[in-house]
Amino acid sequence: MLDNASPPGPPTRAATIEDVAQHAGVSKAAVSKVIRDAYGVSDQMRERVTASIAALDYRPRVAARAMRGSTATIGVQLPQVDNEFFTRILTGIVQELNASAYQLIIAPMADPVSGTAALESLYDRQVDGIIAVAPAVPQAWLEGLARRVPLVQVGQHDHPQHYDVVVGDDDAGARLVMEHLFDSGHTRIVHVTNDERILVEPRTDPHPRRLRVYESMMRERGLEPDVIRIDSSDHDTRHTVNDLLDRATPPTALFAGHDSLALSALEVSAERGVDAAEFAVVGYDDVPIASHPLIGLSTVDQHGQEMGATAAQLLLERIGGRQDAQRRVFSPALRVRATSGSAPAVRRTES
Amino acid sequence: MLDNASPPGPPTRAATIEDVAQHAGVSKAAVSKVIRDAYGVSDQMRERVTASIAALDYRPRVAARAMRGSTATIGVQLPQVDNEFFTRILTGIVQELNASAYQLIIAPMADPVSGTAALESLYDRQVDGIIAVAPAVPQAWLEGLARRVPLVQVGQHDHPQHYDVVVGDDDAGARLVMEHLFDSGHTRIVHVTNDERILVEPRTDPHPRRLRVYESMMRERGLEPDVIRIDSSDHDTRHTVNDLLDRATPPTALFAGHDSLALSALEVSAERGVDAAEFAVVGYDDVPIASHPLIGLSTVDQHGQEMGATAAQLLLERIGGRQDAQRRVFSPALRVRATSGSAPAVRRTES
DNA sequence: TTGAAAGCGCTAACAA
DNA sequence: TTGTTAGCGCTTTCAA
Repeated sequence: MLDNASPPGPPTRAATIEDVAQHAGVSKAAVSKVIRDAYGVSDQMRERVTASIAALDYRPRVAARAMRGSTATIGVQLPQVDNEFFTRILTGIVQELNASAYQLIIAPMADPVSGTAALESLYDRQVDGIIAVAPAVPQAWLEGLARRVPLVQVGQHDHPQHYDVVVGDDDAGARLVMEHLFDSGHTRIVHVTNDERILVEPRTDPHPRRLRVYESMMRERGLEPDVIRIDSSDHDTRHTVNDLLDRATPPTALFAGHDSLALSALEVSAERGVDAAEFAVVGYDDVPIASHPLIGLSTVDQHGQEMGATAAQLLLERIGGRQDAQRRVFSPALRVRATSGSAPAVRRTES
Repeated sequence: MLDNASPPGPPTRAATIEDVAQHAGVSKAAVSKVIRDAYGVSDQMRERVTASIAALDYRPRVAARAMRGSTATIGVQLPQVDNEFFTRILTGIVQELNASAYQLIIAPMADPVSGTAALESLYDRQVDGIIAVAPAVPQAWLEGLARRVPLVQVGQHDHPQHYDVVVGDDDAGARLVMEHLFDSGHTRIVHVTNDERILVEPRTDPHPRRLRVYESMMRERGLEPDVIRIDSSDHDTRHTVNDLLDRATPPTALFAGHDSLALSALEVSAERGVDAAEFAVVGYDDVPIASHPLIGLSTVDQHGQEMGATAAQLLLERIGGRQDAQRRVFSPALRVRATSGSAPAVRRTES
């Protein structure tokens, strides 16, 4: 379809179902049946219509179809397009939906502070279902949306009534990190995390959970928590980590709320020539580059791609009619690499 | 909007403009005027209608609007969501369109071999304009599409009549790389690039261009080109690079068609403990991680984000009525880092 | 198996 | 300033 370049000259009006019907000498209803593969069309009819569709380069308008029923599309709301963890989730969704009859559209959050616009935009387009990835909206608002359209939320610790949730077990993940650092003998451990102001729902966001675990595990051992909040600018992170290492008794380990923060910290320690035994760094998310031998970042694998695929499956079930709210909690896995613990770094030799 | 969770109980039919009109005791036309901010509404009318809209939680359907005119949305077709260069372009588009009245939707390519589905899907949704990022479709097909909807293409060396092009100067970029390697004294230089089978339009694709420059510059100096094609799997790349380094007289430099290939090559050389003086690696794209001190990948900055922003500007102009085809060619810049030439690597100290 | 006709929710002429 | 009305392109009864 759309194969034939339309005739040269002024752009002609795109063909409608009416045009096809006339060209084929049949009714609009007949054409509609053919394009929908509906029951009750003779082979002869199908052939005629198919030929006319090709001849006129006809494509049904989604909008007109939407007026009468489904759009056969699923919408994904994404907080940032340049965040590797989110794109992993998206990859899982894309693959899972590839075989389905649904077309995927993605609405990026324009305003990172409030995600309502992107979700509303999908709703306004009458998508058949929505996957909301780490949506920056209150849970009550999501419930309202979920009452109107099948919805699956990924990445927040909600306990909803009208939508499904796919989320990582952040308590377990943070515990893995802290146990690993304690086992390696660290006591002066700082935690670097997102500034709380950028959180819409601190109660359900993963990062405050990781923080909470960090704090309680430190206190359990009689250690004073040392928390640093970052307002998301890379410069800020580097500055902060430099300050940390400048202290009279600097921390020996850094637990970063996500890999992007961890990578920034590694920039600083690399530039200063501080090694992993002196200053361990552990991240969260296991972005692809973390396993590169030149980086070797210890981190927590959240299985983002599987989370995305699961979200897509749940949404299809929901579109199929399921009503009860399901929760899928993914167990994270610690990946110990060069930036912490025992595994020796693969080093670049002198050049 | 969508603020009030709808009443508990069975999901009620979403409000239409008719419902709002009845609730406010006015005509549908009046409501339409209010929501479009059209001329000729009294303050009193506006207030009544606005109140009813809020009370009923009304949102106009894009589909119904599309039947009469514009959808106020711009569509972006994206080949892969997990490619950092493409997401840079996307970031530029998102930022540029943020202030505009247009909502953005992204259609990811499901099938990397043919990109028609994603573009057709956007067309079928009657978007007001399309940005096609590295579309895997023949140029003639794009021309046909461009006759029907304002279109800007990013990343292919087309010379179109009905759409605009934003592209990097790949000849110049490849030349920068080769001159840099020659200047550093290399002669045994291999070029690793995508398998040609995955290219729809080899004539306009950036990678064959870079390859062509590589070949001709090698020959100009009496050197035999040494080209290796990869079918995009990471395993394949690692295997290939290992073979290269196993040769009796291995190459001293590798020019990778894009950074992802370069990073894979660096994995292998790092694991084998081969340093940059022995085996230089230069990539293309300047993905964010390339500048990390632990990676220090020499590469070519294509200014992806600016390309995206420019594409968005051109599209807005085109939607505004411009007809002539514009081309914007971006001059790339070489970033020399640790993996090639003189800059010493920042190394991780022994741990 | 095929066709006629109603109607989805909205906008834009036009009338009042 | 406000309301009436005629479609936009499709799907879906319901008749033929």
